[in-house]
Amino acid sequence: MNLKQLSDHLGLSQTTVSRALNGYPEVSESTRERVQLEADRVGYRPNARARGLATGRAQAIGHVLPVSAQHEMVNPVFGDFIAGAGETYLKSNYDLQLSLVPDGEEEAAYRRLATTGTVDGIIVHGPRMDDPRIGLLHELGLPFVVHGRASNEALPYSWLDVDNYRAFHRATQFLAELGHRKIALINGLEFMDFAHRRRQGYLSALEAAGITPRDDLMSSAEMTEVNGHHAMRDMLNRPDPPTAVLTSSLILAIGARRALDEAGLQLARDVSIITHDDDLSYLRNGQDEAIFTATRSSVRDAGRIVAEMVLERIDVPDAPPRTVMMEAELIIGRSTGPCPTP
Amino acid sequence: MNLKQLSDHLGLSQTTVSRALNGYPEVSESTRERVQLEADRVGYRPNARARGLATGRAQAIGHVLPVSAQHEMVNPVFGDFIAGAGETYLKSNYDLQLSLVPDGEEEAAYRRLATTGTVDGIIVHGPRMDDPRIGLLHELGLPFVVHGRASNEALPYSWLDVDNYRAFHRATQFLAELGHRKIALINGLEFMDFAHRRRQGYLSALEAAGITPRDDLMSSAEMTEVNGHHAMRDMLNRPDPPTAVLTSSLILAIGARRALDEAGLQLARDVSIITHDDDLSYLRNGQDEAIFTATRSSVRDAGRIVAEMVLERIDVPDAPPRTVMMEAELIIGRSTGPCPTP
DNA sequence: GTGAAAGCGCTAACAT
DNA sequence: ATGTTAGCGCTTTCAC
Repeated sequence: MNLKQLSDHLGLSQTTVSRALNGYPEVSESTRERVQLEADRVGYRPNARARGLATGRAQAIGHVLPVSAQHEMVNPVFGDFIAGAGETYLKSNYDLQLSLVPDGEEEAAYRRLATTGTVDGIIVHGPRMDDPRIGLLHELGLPFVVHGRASNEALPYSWLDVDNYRAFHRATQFLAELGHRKIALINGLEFMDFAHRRRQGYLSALEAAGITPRDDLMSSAEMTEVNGHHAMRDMLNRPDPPTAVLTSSLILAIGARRALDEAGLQLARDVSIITHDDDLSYLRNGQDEAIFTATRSSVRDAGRIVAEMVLERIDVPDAPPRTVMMEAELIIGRSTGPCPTP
Repeated sequence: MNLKQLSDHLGLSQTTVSRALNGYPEVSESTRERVQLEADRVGYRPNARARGLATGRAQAIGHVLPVSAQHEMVNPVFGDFIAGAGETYLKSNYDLQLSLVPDGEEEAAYRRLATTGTVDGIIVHGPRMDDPRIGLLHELGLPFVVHGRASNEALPYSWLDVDNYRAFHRATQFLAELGHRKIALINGLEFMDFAHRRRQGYLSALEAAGITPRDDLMSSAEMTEVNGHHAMRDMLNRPDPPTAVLTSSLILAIGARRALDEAGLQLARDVSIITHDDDLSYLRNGQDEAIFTATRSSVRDAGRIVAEMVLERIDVPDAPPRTVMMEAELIIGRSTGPCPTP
């Protein structure tokens, strides 16, 4: 059933029906009601492409993920984030288009998005420290918001980020205050902006605590279970192993834990690891020196906010960029077991 | 730059340019070349909405995820799956639309997808045992493929699934053969089809081994870290704790491990847990009784295949349904440590 | 081999 | 308050 059929059926013009359905004021209440009722009855839905062609809007937002290095997608965080964004889109009647862009084809992909007009705005995921995408998007004139930041980008742009620097600074500081001097960092790829910032936070806290950073206690690799395992195992096998560890993701932590298991070490008393869940009660039993970053619901909030931000930018294309910094939660359960002699 | 401008520029009609660009045979080689070259030079891209309106095709596939119970999205597996699907779409020039559908609004959402015409086909995620969506999609006449199955659905339909029954049967059997009699199952929500099948596999293996299933060794809940922790902790606190455990996802396993850590138990010698990674070398060191289900690359393959399946169904709408069963990998490293006396 | 013209289903400017 | 008409940018008959 299309608009023509519906309007013929009602004995009205397409225009009137369209106006009635889209809430234009010049339609009489009685006809609007009649139209709405009939539309509901027959289950009429305007064709999105036709409407888009007429209005020049796609009513869709593109989420663009770099995909060869899987650091982003695999991250459980992505699921929560996208769920939050989806909520916003649902409310605003936008569709969510997911673009998986292989490394190296980025520029082409963005240009394509801009010119084919399948989306009205874009969310940039997984920004690197040096990220050419932001300049490109500026040039293309497509409204966009970045989830994260690109440290070396001078142009102003809208972003939402977690304060990675501060989170890792505080986490490291906490471990240092517990007496640890050999604190390891198992990080993601450090050309990724978030990972870089985390490292900076870690380093600055070490420095503040008068601890000299050791290369053999820092690892940087794609965030997979295997890499977490390798990194942890290698560190434990070297002369002067760490007494505490920070990992940069749940997935790395899983691998790291396995290595600890194999070495006969127990998390509760020997290391600290970052986790990610909403209900923290199970961390508060005093057994863990657990460090916590982003709760699932906060990630979801982030998704929701970012989505709202693009929609705003679409409405007001030349509004000044907005930036949102989210604070990571840092929840700590003190160890009841003996703290390993640092 | 649109078609009209481009053709004016070339001194040709829109028709000819369109034909040249779309590979129609009646265009002379020389003009085709000239057109193509110029199109590339100015970066011409046809407007997707206009083309869609003219052809009646959206060139997009919808992936529909139920979203109130997060079992699907949060699963790291989803990332790999969607990456695989994305690969296929990229090759075939399709877009990927993600629909996050809140529980309860499913029917409306599917009807909307079918009538607004934003997608040409659909991938159904997270099927439940009784899933009304399949009947609905049949009725709507929209090509679709299910990732997973709906056990209680009588109608034929295309699906791709992992053999969950077999995987858990074999895993349980293996543990039983090691001498375990108290094998726990920490499962997802069992109205979800995959979880139900896993439980059936577990139960059948117990029966075959002459082990009476115990309710207190079976848990079923949303797949979150907290739930994994609770389930494991509760089991360990009860009179007759398990000597081996099967968990239904990485996330549950993380929580379960934490509970084990807290109880001073070590994975390597006390339990077995399902994991998920591509590089299994680190499991083969003889320390783990690890049970492994889906490698990341196999999940990616699954995504790729499912995407191909919808595209096929779009091309040949009344082809008989195709079904693909994937075998879960089962990789086991024998424990070198003492096997706990069951 | 190329072009003119109709039309995909809708919205919006312009009547009335 | 309702209708007429002209597009949106493309593909696709149909004519030449």
